[in-house]
Amino acid sequence: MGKDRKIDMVILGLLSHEDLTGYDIKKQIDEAIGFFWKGSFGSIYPALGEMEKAGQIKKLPDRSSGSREKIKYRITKDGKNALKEWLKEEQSSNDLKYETLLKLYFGGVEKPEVSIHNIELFEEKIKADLNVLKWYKSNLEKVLDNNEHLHYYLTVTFGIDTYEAYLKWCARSKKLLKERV
Amino acid sequence: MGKDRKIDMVILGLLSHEDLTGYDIKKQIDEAIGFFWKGSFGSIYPALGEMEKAGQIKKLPDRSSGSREKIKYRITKDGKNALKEWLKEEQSSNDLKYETLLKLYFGGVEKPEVSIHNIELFEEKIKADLNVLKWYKSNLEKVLDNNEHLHYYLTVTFGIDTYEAYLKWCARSKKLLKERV
DNA sequence: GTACTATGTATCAAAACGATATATCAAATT
DNA sequence: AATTTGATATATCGTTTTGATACATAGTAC
Repeated sequence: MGKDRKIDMVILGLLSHEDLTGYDIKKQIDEAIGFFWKGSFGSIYPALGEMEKAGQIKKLPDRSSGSREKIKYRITKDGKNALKEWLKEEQSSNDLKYETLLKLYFGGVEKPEVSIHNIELFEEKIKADLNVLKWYKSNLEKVLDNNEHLHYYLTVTFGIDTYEAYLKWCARSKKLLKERV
Repeated sequence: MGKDRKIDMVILGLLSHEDLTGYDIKKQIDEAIGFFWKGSFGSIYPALGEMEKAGQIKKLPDRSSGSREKIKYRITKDGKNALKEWLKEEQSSNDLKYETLLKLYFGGVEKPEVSIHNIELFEEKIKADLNVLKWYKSNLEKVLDNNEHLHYYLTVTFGIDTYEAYLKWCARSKKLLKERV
């Protein structure tokens, strides 16, 4: 039991809220948790098949007969238990890969302008994403009395706090690099 | 040429500073850039073999005859060009996977104590790593007049800034969760 | 002397990515 | 009315990466 596949936990977690298709799952990963997690169809669909075989999720009958195929999944008792087990595991790996920082670290082989430009590209992306997160936050604050939304709210504030730290760092770093031009 | 393999750029970047063995490369990834990038032997050794065939790096003669085998690599002109090309690419993907946030997001299916504990585990890890980064920073500040070290310094300050943002978020989040206990 | 840790190269199964194929449906364009 | 575009939906495939393991030598500690 209990392989070490992270995508399984993402799927179980999302299904613990509501029944979803593979496509729905991909959408939720991109839209709701995209700023701290990624996932692709290439891992979602195979996982759905294997998890169904393992009895952690089950297919729901497609009642919209005649139309396009659409497979909704529902979490089972076994699935819920696996999710709760994972939540209580002591170990959590936070895998961060900043290509921006990689380029900055090796930027010494090029002119400072190249590094400055790379920071600016990062900065623009972060500014745009930060606005989205702030909009999420203001919406969530209206319904914060609900216990369920608190968990989402906390991840959103995590995003906002780190993004704001990024932006301060960008400003200071550009300044230091420009002194060397 | 120029496949889209990130490990190639890590290897070229590290070799642009000095000649290294595969083992050295792994060590540098873990120790110097480990807080913003990861890499394993399983990707390093195959990449070294293919990059040598492609002419981006070359083996150096092992002069310590008789002793244990030890293969040092040196970057070639082709390799340096590939590195510079990559530095000038507009696109940079920053892939972040925070299992801690994933558990927090789905934490609603368990008692708040579970989420609080997970945040505390994250907090402890970050505090320890932050101390290391601060020690790096104070050492780097002594040699900051050197252009080469500025790039490393900037990545270290990135780590410090984001880790400090993490810690503030941890404190506020624990407080909000404890109110619900 | 022998156990333990660090150095060093290498491979393999499993996991994840990213691109692509295929097809339906709704909405906007021509 | 016909056509094109974009969103919805499932699925696979080659490539990359991870994480574990295997194997062997060198240096250090007890």
